[in-house]
Amino acid sequence: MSREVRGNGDRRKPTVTDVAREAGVSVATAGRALGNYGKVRPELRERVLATAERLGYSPNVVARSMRSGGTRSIGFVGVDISNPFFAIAMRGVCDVAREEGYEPILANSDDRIDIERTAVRVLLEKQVEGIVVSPTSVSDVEHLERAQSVGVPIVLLDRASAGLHADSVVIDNVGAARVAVDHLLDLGHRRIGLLASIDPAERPRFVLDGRTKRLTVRGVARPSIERIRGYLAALADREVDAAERYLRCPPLGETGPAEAEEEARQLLDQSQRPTAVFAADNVTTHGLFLACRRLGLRVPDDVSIVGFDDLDWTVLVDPPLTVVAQSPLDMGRAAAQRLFARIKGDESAPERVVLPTSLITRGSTARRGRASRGA
Amino acid sequence: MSREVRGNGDRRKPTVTDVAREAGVSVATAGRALGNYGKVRPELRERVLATAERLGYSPNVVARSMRSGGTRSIGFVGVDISNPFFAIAMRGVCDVAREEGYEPILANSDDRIDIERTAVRVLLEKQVEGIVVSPTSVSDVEHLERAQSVGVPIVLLDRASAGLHADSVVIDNVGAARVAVDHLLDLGHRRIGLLASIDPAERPRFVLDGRTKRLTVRGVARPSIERIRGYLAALADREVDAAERYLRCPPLGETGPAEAEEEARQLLDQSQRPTAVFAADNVTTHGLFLACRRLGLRVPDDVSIVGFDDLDWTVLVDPPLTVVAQSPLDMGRAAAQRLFARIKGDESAPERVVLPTSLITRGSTARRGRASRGA
DNA sequence: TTGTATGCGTTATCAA
DNA sequence: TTGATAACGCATACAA
Repeated sequence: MSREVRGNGDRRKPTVTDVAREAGVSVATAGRALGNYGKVRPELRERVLATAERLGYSPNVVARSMRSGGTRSIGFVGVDISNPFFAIAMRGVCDVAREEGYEPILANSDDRIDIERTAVRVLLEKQVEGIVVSPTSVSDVEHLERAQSVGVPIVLLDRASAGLHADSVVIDNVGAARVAVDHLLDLGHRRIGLLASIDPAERPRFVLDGRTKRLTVRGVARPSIERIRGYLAALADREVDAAERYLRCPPLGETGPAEAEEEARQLLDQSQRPTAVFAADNVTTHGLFLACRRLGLRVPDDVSIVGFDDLDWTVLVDPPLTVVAQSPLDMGRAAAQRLFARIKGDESAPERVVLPTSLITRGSTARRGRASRGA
Repeated sequence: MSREVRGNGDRRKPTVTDVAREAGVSVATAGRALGNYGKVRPELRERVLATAERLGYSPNVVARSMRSGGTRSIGFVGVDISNPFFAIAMRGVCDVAREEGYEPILANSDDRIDIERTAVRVLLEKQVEGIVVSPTSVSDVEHLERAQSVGVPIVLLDRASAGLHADSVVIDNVGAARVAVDHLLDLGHRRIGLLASIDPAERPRFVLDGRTKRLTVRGVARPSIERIRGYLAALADREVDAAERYLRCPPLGETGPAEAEEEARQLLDQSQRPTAVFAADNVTTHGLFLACRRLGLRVPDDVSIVGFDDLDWTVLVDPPLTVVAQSPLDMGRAAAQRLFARIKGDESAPERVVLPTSLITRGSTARRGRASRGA
């Protein structure tokens, strides 16, 4: 079949071949002029560029990447882009990617390992050059290893994994929780409640240490569990006994503000009510605040509260919230930076980037008012 | 150079050819077994699949899409993914895309036309099959037309454009603002302020209509301008004169909560203070709330306020905010649905999908207390 | 049912 | 400097 001249009304995108034919040069020359590589006589380049412009030529980077490997795409697998933490982290990833001339492909895992696996598979099939992922599981990481084994670097965001030999960008969750609880202890509080959303699949077990007679937490190194660990450690350091009835861990995933509020209500609605509560993530912080209001508890007079994540609204409420702040933007940026270092060939040992957190003291915490039971 | 057998330690991804050689069949057969097309003897298919599994084969959809057209990628160009509106809309787009077996590539425009143009160009080069975009400009749409002309459908989100022959998913901005202002008028307010972030490039001009002696607004159909129009229309309908000193339009882009707060302060800090204010977007809502507190104004006793967008925090503050609510999730979903209809070949006339908004009445609006000047 | 050969749009290699 | 041609990985037309 003879090659027809492509009509103008054609929806097909013009290719280098089209431009070459139209400009009266070879595909090679057209390619060189358009791709800006090799040598080409200025006047020819002009002619080629002009015809390209006229035809509305736009390079097909899919074809290009087939030849030369790189797709200049990376993957981002977050739990839920509508959650401010991930939205802001994604922004950080986007910014760095753009500086590097890359674009991110987005996938939400909803914290489900099966969805995450599929997402990673699809991203690999799409030939992304690297993936930033907030892994659903810190133990089930085969799919991530598979990516690495085909040369696609992985950077973990927010959640590290001991099992995976990969870079990670995290905060010091134990330390952050410690600082929050220390703050409450410094203010004289002894009955300190804790709220933390926990993945049911990795629900921690609280065990009484035989030797020290102190409550400890068993479980993998998920942020929320680390924060519980920090909470317990802070109490232990001051020889304050932790009580299981002051710990409430609603299941992550099914926990929205409403569920968190109910958990907070149960925590606050007991005889020896805690005089202070630490909410270890932004969903429980939201729920805790609602519960206090619903129960008619005055903050900080009746109960002091420390939240997690310095979202917009923490300064809008009354009183403004004392919170542990992290920077999702910096975390996203750092993760992307590690990723591009790997993409560029960095073969050094996996790095664990620990970003700082800060306790922002505002009106929701105060010295314990009346002297009640010390522990 | 002779073709070496690919070692196991090799980082290169195995291809159909590798699997075929290893399984002792032709590439065509391997391809058929792996791609699940054509006819292939069951036992052979088994063998191929097993070898593929062993080698860790994963199809290269880039190569596949080169042959057979579709990349199964779409583009999403939002203003800023860290803004809750776009984050949630993106979530909607993602969900629909996933149902269709597509993944979205994300780009932020920061409301800058040059960045948007570049983003669209890159997306086209990456051969996306369609683009959802919140256009920075409703007039400068050449780059979007170019996409359409090469067969890549465009769906506009949040902002429609009269100039572009494309589907759009919007809300009735005029109507939404009208309802908000009517609510305030119903409560007896007559001096009603307005706050709206406006793109400086498309700054509206307020003109006194010669015939009706009423203030009107000239400018393109951007959401914020439409909302101003709705505000003015509501006042006009009740024969309440609008005054320019009650309208404040901080420049979008440079306007964070801090700048919005300053604008709100200026609005509220004048002799004949408005007894109510309508903030036409979530940034000015935030700033307005801060300003009231900073000025020591009691809401709703001293000033009633209506915000825009029902973000989480609107029920956490005291008093909870009366707001105009839209659903970014539904808007994202609807936009993606239109896009996939087009991708599947729908050639009907461009559709303008108008999603409902609702006025959620809460504690921040109340009947005007003292009788003061009526207009 | 299986295999061979070719094309998708680029880029790279080599010879002219 | 330019041009003909091969190759990237996959899917298909056609031959066996």
